[in-house]
Amino acid sequence: MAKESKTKYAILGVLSLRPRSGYDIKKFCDDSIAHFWSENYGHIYPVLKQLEQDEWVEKTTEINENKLRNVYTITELGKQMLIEWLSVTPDIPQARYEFLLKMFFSQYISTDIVIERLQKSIEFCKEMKAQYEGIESRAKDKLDDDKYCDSGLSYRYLTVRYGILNLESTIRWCEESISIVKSIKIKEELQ
Amino acid sequence: MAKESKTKYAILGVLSLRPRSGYDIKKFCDDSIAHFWSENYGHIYPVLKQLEQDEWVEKTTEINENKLRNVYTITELGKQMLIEWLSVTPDIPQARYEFLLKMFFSQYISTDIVIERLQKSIEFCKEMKAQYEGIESRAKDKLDDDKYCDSGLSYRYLTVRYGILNLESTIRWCEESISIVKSIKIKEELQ
DNA sequence: CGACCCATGTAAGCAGTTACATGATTGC
DNA sequence: GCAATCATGTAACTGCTTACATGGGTCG
Repeated sequence: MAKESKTKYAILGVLSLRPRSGYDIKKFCDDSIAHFWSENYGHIYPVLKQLEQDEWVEKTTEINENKLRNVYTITELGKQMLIEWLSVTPDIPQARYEFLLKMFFSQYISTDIVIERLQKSIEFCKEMKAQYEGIESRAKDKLDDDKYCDSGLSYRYLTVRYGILNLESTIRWCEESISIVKSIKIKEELQ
Repeated sequence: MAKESKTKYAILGVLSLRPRSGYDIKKFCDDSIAHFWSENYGHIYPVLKQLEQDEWVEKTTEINENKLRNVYTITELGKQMLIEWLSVTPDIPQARYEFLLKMFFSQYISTDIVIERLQKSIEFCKEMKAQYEGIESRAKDKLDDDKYCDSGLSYRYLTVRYGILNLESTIRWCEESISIVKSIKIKEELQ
């Protein structure tokens, strides 16, 4: 019952790149994969403990200038489990997109709210897009002088591309929608 | 703590269109809004009970040919709560897109798996797109001879449009990605 | 007579979120 | 002196999923 924790594998993946502390894992999520994955401390630390018990990761404690740091390293077993999970077809999540749910029932609220909401969404998407495009161009640079044939670079590049294409299509949809909602507004005013 | 149940409002929305049984609510979700919202019985029935207690909905029991049917109708209070919820800016969910998470770490698995996965994804998206386009054209027909100026029709149309645009961009991304992964494959074979 | 739709529900249980708690260091 | 960043964790809580349980009707 209940779904298997994906956090486990997300953490394993992050640790596969290099050893990190719980704090670092969170930072990596926020900085590098936030547009398609998120984690929070309240989940990372307990899962890390569990992973250690299962011997999928190993803990080493560093003390630097009175600061305690628990650094976790993926084990051979952990790596195997990660690869096994990666090999399984990802499941398609049950959709739960609140924005569209509200849109679907927006006949009960004023068109002005809806239009403003769509405009805010465009602004937001454009900001995100600019940000992703920064990441994209840096990724492309790295990709261009990749002497080690690191396929990881390509895969990371792909996920950013997804974000950009997705934002572009969302922006287009918002624009299209604004004009439709505006025509609803005009119709209503005529009545 | 923990987020407020969105199921409550989703059910309220569905009942705002017309009274329905729990079974019918589930059907409506599966048939009409599945591409951006899903519910299941194990959640619908308990929430329905709670909504009844809060007097956001009213239960009437029908008996037809030995069959029991509990039909729920939204109350005035329920309608108010729905409108209030609709008026609040929808929150942006924490992204958790397993497909991209696996993609991000795909350097550890064979390119063939990744390519096949992307191809399957294209097929799936195309099927969905064809389906949505059917809904879209029917929605457009209704919209064209809309004598009652029912803005609901337009909003429902918009959500389908979102689905279509989104699928198109996903398909484009998959195609782009396949060619990149194929070039990774070729590089690897050269080594 | 088996499969599938109609119809309602309960129970178990995990996943994940939010808030709380603590404390050192760095830089403005 | 205050805010931000580094750093680790716990507690409470709920939302949602899955599996289970039951039974009648219909159609081929």
